[in-house]
Amino acid sequence: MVNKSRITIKDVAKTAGVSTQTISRVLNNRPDVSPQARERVEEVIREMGYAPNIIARSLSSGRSNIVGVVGFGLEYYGPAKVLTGIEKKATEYGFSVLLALLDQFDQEHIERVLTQFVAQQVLGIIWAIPGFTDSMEIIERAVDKLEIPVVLINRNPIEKKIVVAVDNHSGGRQATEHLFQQGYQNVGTITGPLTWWEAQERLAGWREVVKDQGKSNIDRLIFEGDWTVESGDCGFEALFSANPDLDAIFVGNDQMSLGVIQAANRNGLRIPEDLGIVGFDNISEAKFFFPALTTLHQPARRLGGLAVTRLNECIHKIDLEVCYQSEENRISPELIVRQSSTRFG
Amino acid sequence: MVNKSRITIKDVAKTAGVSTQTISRVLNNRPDVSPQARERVEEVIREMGYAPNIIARSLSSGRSNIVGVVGFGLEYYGPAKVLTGIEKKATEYGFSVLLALLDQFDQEHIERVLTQFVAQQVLGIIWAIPGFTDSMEIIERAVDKLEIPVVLINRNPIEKKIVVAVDNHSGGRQATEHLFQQGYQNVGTITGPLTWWEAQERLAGWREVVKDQGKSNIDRLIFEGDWTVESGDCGFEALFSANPDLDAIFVGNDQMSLGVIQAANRNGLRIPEDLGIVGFDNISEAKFFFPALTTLHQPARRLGGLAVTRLNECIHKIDLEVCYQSEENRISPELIVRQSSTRFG
DNA sequence: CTGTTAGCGCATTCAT
DNA sequence: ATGAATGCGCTAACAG
Repeated sequence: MVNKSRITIKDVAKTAGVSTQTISRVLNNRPDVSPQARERVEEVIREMGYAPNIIARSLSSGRSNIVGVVGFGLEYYGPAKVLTGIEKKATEYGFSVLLALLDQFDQEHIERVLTQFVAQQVLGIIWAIPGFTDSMEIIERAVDKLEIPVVLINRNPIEKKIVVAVDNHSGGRQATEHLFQQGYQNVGTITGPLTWWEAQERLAGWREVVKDQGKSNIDRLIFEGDWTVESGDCGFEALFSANPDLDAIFVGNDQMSLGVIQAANRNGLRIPEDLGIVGFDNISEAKFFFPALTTLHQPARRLGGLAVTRLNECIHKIDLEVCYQSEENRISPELIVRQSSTRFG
Repeated sequence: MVNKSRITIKDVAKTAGVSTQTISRVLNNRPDVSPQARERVEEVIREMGYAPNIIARSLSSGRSNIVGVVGFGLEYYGPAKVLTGIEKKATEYGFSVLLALLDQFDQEHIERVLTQFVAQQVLGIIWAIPGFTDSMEIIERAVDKLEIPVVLINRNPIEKKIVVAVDNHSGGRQATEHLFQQGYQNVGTITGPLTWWEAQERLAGWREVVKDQGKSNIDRLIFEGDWTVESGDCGFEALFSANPDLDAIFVGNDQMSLGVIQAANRNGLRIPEDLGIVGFDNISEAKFFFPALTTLHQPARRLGGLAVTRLNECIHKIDLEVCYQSEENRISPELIVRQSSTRFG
């Protein structure tokens, strides 16, 4: 009872000379208040500096205005932008954002954060954590138990749940097709950790196109990195020594691409003449790499916003069909062509 | 009254055959419950999958477990890490994090977000927004009105408020001293936008050291950038053409340093032989720049954690003296020496 | 249009 | 060690 003697609806009612109900009506913009009363109340509210206690409102009305967001890896460009998109759109819809970050995906940690959110009476949850093969099932089970709407971001679809994601498969295809179109013949790939769904999808896109080109024995053209600049560097060395005729690489992200550029330089290869490179992410530096990096732009912010929109629809039970099945839930990344891949530009 | 018929404390009490009080006591780990009763209740709770309604708890007890965090620019490395640090430490203390992002700093937006937080009954607020000269006063006034604890991050001190910040001035000094020690003679600087407090402080540190070296007419050695790679590139061109004898640059962040490296290469300058460079931030790529970048490591995560620690102390009125005046509130960045500045390494 | 009554789920008195 | 009564600040349902 650490009551800061904050002003309550009662105080306002008393000084305004009306009942608390009228105040409540004004606060909630109900139509059934006389203009005079409304005006008077609004004035008193302003004068007293009154702000309604949202906690009490939630308890009373049985619904909060809070959505829970479970995030991961904000140090990375993508996740941070997704979160930004979520927050912006949430504010637009009048939601507050309760944030929890997770970096371990065992059952205990997952359930703790979900339980906490449920206890906080969130309206819905956005699971903004990239899909990992080794935690998929645990998460599916945990999420399945929830009785509130959930939207998941950047993972493979789950039955009866809404998943919004970048179409990484399409991204892989676009990158690889572009390289072949530019006349490169031997297109390798450096992937992210293959425990990541995103990395797998990008690889699958690459694989499809390479096979379409009639190539065989292509596994030697694959190197699994770990998203870091360093692993891009290593990856190039490994691929290049195993495939002396290598002339292009689709790299799983922009940071690794930077490593590839360095390693290529060190090995006396010119980019894009001797080696074509396409990255993924379009981080803000990519434009200024030397040479400027061709890459796939991920509409991360839009993705975050879409997650909130879907959650909102779910909460208000609007267009549920569309909500679950919309093609829009899979957003295609956009190829940004720059110098690193344009041999005949 | 969208009652999802969630299990309440009453249900648990009924099936456990005790009063709601006993349940409440068990939940709050009160000592005055018999071991048998406790065990029984805990079992029932587990069986029923009961989770206490935090909203109701907050209303009843008059205190929430929520802290409000106002953030900015998560796409950037520093702010994202600060937020990560905040979340981690908050979870440690048992706080939930309510997140709001702001990108405009006029009175209306500022007051809206603060009012919202107050209405949500947050225990305290962390203002994790870099200081801008043009919004300092508005913010001070807005924050001053609050009756709950506030901790501000990375701005100049305010009377009667807690500010935790990286010692950017020291960072500027360290970088510049290091360059002179390495034998460079004409050390310029490329700053961030000077509306940023951080940029100003770094510049001031540089200025002090340069003056100590007996240099005069030093304004021509300053270029104001905007944190982007591109502006680092421009900055180098501008400084180099105005100062042909320039042989080192303290650059306000790592991204601009990348631009400088590119521009220097283009102009046929070798790094570090002809040009020494020190950046700021120690982004994860810095180690892999070519050459590897000497830079100041910002303990952003620790900074976020410290903000929460201070807030917690404030909330519980622990060590208030220390809280406000501690030297620790100003965290010194650490110089990471790499190749870009070691001429005689 | 407005006021009255009741209750959201829990913690905090007090009793016992 | 336990239970009964009371109220947190607000909204919902009803009455007028």
